[in-house]
Amino acid sequence: MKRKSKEALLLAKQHKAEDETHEPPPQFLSGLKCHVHPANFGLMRHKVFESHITRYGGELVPSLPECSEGVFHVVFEETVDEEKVKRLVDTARLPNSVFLRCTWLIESIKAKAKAGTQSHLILSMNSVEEQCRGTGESWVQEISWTQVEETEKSHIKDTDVAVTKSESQRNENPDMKDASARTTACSASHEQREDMGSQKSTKETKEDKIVEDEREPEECSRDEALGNKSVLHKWGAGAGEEDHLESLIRPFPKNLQDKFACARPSSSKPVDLNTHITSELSKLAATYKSKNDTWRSVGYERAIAAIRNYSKEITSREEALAIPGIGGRLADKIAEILESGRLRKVAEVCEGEEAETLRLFLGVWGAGPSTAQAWYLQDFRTLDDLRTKATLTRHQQIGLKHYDDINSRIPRSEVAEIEEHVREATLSLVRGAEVMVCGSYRRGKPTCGDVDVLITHPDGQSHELIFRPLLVRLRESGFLTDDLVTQEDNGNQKKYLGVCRLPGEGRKHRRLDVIVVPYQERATALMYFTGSAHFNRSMRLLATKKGMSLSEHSLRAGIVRQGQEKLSDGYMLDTPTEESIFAHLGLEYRPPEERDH
DNA sequence: CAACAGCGAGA
DNA sequence: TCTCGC
DNA sequence: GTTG
Ligand SMILES: O=c1ccn([C@H]2C[C@H](O)[C@@H](COP(=O)(O)OP(=O)(O)OP(=O)(O)O)O2)c(=O)[nH]1
Ligand SMILES: [Mg+2]
Repeated sequence: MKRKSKEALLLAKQHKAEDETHEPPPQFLSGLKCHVHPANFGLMRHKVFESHITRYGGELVPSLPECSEGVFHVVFEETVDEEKVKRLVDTARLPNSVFLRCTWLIESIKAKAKAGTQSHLILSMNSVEEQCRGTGESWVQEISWTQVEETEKSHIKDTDVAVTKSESQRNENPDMKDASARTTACSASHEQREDMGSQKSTKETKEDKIVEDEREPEECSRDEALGNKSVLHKWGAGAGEEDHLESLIRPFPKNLQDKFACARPSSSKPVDLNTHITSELSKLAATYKSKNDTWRSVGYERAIAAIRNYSKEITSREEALAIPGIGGRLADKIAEILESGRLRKVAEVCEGEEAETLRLFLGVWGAGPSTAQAWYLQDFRTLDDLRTKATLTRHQQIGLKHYDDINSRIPRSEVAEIEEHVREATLSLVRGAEVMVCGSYRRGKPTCGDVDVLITHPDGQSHELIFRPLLVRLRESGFLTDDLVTQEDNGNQKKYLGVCRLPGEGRKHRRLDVIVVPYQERATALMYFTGSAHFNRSMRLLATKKGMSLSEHSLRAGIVRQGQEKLSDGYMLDTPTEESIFAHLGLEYRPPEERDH
């Protein structure tokens, strides 16, 4: 009973807070049955609108009945047109309902009174025939007063809505107190879509400007909340010694350093001795991720990685608890697995239609947890539903088209073939280029999720000549079949994400990532592209803790941070090889196979 | 109670 | 800005 | 989820 919908809770709390400092919200929606259709709404925006329905006295209809004589106000995202509405709901079976753009709600909130529906109407079965035939039901009546506000468009900005949105967005943390959530939101600046109307509030939006009366007294004094922790001076720098690397890293306690995954080899051992545990926890991690519970999922994944690298078989709760990354709650779960062989929690949250559908939808490249949930809310259950009814981005269309291929693993041998294909094309363009496959392939995995190719050139310049011509060539030969991201510019580095297929019969489409990098950045780029993702995050975190910063471009020292933000960029360290990066960070070198965290 | 990596692109 | 991906 |  602990958690449920934290976002909803948050919204409720915010409203409650407002109500304490203001007169109760006008109940101008009372008596109205309202449904917010999830189509094209972001998850958060959808929740925000739903919360407004109840806040202003409306009866929220969480899911629309298929067939009803009832009068429902169905609110759609502003870009949804009549065609789309008809595709999404069987309008003929809801003869008395009104289908409106969400601008109706926005305007109503702004006016603190029910706005006319006319100017926000997308479709109404009745109105098509004769506007005034309704049996004196609410919506029909409104139409008459519609004109009143009709002309008044929305120049409004619903900062109220906007703020709530960003607030909930940042606050994906499980049990975060709303106080801190609001504090965080204070610093958020907004420039929401024009059509997000507003009225009052403005909450935190611009504390520099209109400090709205209705702000919570305590909440937005975010000054102290955003205290300053200068991470740096804790170590070496505190002594104000030279800015040298050595002085920066040496004072770092070794026992602390051991807590970082990147400091230890990943179990290059044949198998995982605690599979029974990790497999169960993995299910939970994936499910939490699909539910947008990011940090809980991250917590699970870290623990899983820790268990994988634990050399012995875990036999007791105590033993588990001693492993860094495993706390009381996970230790309990492990204990349950140890004695019963299973976890009730898994059955509870991982099984069932919702979790399975979300997993299905997450397999669509370009669809993440938010989109998957939004689709589920729209009653989509199959890939065919997505194909025929959903609004798909270009990426998602491609992801759907190649759903099976993209979600199947690639044998090493085929990766090698693809590497050779790309190398050949590259070398035919520029002699002397270096082409290598990184990612899971370089880490020695037996199968790979995609092919990550890194290209550079020792002359330090030719890399610039490679990118476009290579893509053109591979495309002309029919090797590249779909482009996802054709050019991601990251400083001097360029990245391509797409889909390819080797010539010949019976070949699958494969995801291909190519980065072309300047020679000076080859080592950091190689580190990055070799991963694993977990390993990278661990190493980057360690770098941060040492007052440095590691990215695919460079390793920098002398970084000064205040909280998140960097006050000083520091200076770049020389990183000719991967070994040098480990050395700068005070770590023992790990070959790629040992970075598989 | 804040942090949990550090990037760029598409809509 | 939000969402997604590497 | 766990950690400092
Ligand atoms: O969030 C991420 C994802 C990836 N990477 C790096 C590490 C990773 O090894 C490399 C390639 O990414 P990919 O998604 O292909 O991971 P992989 O390690 O190659 O695994 P897979 O077999 O699924 O492709 O990019 C990151 O730094 N952060
Ligand atoms: Mg890969």
